[in-house]
Amino acid sequence: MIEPPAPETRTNRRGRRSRQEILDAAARVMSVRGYAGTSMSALSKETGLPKSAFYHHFESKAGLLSAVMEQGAHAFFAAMRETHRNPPEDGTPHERLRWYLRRTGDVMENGEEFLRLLLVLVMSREAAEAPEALQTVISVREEGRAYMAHMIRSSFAGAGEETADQVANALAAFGMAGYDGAFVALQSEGGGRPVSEWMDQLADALAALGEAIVAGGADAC
Amino acid sequence: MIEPPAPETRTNRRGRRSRQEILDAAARVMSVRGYAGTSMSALSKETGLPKSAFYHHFESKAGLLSAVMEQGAHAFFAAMRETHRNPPEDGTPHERLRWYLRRTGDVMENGEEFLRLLLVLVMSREAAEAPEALQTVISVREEGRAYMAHMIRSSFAGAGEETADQVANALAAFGMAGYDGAFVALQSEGGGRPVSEWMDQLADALAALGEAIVAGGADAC
Amino acid sequence: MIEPPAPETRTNRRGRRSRQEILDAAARVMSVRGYAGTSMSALSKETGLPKSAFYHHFESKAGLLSAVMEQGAHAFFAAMRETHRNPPEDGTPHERLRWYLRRTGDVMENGEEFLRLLLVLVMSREAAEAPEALQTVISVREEGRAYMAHMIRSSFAGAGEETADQVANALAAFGMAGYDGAFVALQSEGGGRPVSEWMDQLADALAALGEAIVAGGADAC
Amino acid sequence: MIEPPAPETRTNRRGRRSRQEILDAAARVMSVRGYAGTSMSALSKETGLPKSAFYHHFESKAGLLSAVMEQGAHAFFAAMRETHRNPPEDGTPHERLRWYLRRTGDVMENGEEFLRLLLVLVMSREAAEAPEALQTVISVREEGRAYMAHMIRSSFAGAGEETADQVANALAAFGMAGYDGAFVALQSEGGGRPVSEWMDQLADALAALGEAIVAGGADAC
DNA sequence: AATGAATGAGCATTCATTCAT
DNA sequence: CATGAATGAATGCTCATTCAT
Repeated sequence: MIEPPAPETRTNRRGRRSRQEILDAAARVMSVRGYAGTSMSALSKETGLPKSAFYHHFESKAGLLSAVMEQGAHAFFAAMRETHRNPPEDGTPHERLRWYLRRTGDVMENGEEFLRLLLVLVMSREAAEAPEALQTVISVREEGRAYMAHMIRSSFAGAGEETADQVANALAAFGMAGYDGAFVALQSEGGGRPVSEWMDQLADALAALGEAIVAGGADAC
Repeated sequence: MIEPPAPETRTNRRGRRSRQEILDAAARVMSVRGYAGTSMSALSKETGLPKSAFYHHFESKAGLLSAVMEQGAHAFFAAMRETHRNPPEDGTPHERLRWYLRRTGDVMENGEEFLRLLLVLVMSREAAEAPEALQTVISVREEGRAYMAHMIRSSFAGAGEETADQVANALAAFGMAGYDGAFVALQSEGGGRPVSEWMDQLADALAALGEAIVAGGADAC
Repeated sequence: MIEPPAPETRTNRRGRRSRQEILDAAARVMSVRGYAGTSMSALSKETGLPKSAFYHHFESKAGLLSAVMEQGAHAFFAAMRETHRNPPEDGTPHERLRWYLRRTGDVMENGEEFLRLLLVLVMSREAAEAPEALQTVISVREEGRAYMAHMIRSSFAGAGEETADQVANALAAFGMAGYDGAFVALQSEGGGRPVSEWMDQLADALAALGEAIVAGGADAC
Repeated sequence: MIEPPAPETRTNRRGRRSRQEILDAAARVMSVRGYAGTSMSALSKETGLPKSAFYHHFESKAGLLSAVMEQGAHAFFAAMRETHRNPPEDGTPHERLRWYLRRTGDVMENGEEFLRLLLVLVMSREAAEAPEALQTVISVREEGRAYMAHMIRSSFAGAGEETADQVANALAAFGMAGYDGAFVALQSEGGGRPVSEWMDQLADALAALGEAIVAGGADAC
């Protein structure tokens, strides 16, 4: 005789679901109120789960943050790779950069929650108690820079591998700063301007700076 | 023989001084731990003043934040105007932009505390209880953009007033994003790269984008 | 070998009991020191429970007061109805009033705590933050008056229903004032005089006033 | 040549005036919020005087309460004696009691503030720190009882001095309870019924009880 | 796996009071 | 006589966390 799980069963086997609900709520609330500004009680109210459930699934508040960041990072870069699956195989660097960055802007819009929390953690040390989360932050920044370098390198592939590398190294940090700055502006000034416009302008700038490097050799940093 | 007032006198009658000490400590600590992450007790320990003294000088924690932001904003823009007192009267837009932005970078280094707190407030809503502080944040962003426009306009003055205006309007937001993004990078990756390099690269990008606008008319946004 | 639960076990799982302990302590202390004069810390010391336990069981200090008043009112009127279960079915109004009021006096002695807190809340607005408690106060006064009317009406039942009603309406408020005034005197002058004497005298007065109404029709208010 | 006091002089010589302002504000606020519920800060805001001024004029919060009570008691009994200056020299005890109590009701209406604070102090021990004030409370109750006895004795003077004394002793406490109870009712139920009606009914009751004593000798307590 | 009760440290804020000017 | 600044204890309340069931 089969005992089908009641649709609103109070028993166990909701483990995985609860865990994910908690992670989602934590990402949502912490990205808005910051880590210190988010209390376990608030998350308990938000999810309807008792506070003790949080400690069943996570070691501590800091551990919860770490898990949130890890999952967010994973999703973010997965989305990035996914959206860039079929890059253009020719075209000017400018065109290619536009293609890359436009898509990158789409990912920004979807990963707003994660990026907001990431930047808050970057700026303030309010989560000093969560070293794992801080480690994730550092990795994400690093990987982000690497990804930006990859996009630039690909876009300048036509200029030769060595040159493309040189350009990518020179501009990756600046590209990422443009990305971060655009995100800050979007958070601050709201929808005054669509993301795509920010990304196009960034592509324009990177293209111009890159061409200068290609043309001049080592004259620009 | 003169009896100088003991430098560490425990008297009252030091109203203004206490107030400023509190403001300084609050700016320092809040910029590091965020608003929610900064407790009045922590500030009390930091300053040596009892908690009640804080409520003598400020209405509440939110009121203290507002005062911190106001004073920080005032100092920031004062430093900006001061450092740009004798702008170059000729030279290429590129040279002029470099001059402006280099100095702007110096102000960034001195105003790190203020800018960090500002960005944290921009990103998270953790200070929703301090509407005056949020208002200051908005004003600062606005004024910052206007200042960036002013620098670009001045740099392109040689191309005619109307063109300079057009360039400034088209690039001010991007310039500010570059500034913000560089600040984020500095907070995150630390001193891997001096501010001046960031600012030079930003000047290069703005110059290139600006020249394109001057050359092409309305082809770039 | 049986391990009986230690009678003073420090376990949790005693939700109801803790709640009741808190209510009792609050009733006791608040009735003596007033609402504003009673601190949560004092109640914490009194009960041995940590302050946070209070907020687990009640929303706030005001909510605690409301619960105290509600439970007190419930117990008070239950005791009243209980003590008057078998009223005399004949006798003069004077005799019957004495029977009723004597028993009412007993309830006063047992409900001293509740009545003291009730009167403090009636007199001062010190619990303005607890509107539910104030509502209870109003209900209790109303119900008290109705109960006094019921006692008078029953006592004068021999004079016909209409007359009894008339007498009850005319004297209920005065009867209640006598009850309140006697309680005040007992609080103030202490045991100079037993409650029964106060109640007898009140019965005498109500009987005399009532007879006058019965005799004269509408000549007394 | 007369030096008129400048209407808004900032200098001294406002001592007496400040003191009285403080006393008035304290009586007003404490009678509404209770002693514990009234903070020195609230009184400071209410009067516009700095908190330190309070300690210039009074020793402490408890001392202030004592002064408030003392002044209130003084005024209350002065008003009582004043309003009863020309008592009726003949008439039935009933008529005379009505005359006395009606006027007593007027004093109640004017002394509401004082009586409210008095009763709160009687009921709760929230001012245990102010023994002088508590002493005043006791004295006032005592003097009140004596005054009630005086009114009854005068009203029954026609029955002979000894009998009048007997009646006064037997009824003074009850009379005062009726007075207190009426005051409680007025605070609680508000203006549902004018004071004069309460006082008339009390006079009726006292007259009836008194006549019974006069008639029966020692049969009533 | 899930939960209601408990816990004590810590929170922002207000308290009565003091004191130098 | 008047006052603005200071002070530390206490206020009501929330925090992250634990634990028996």
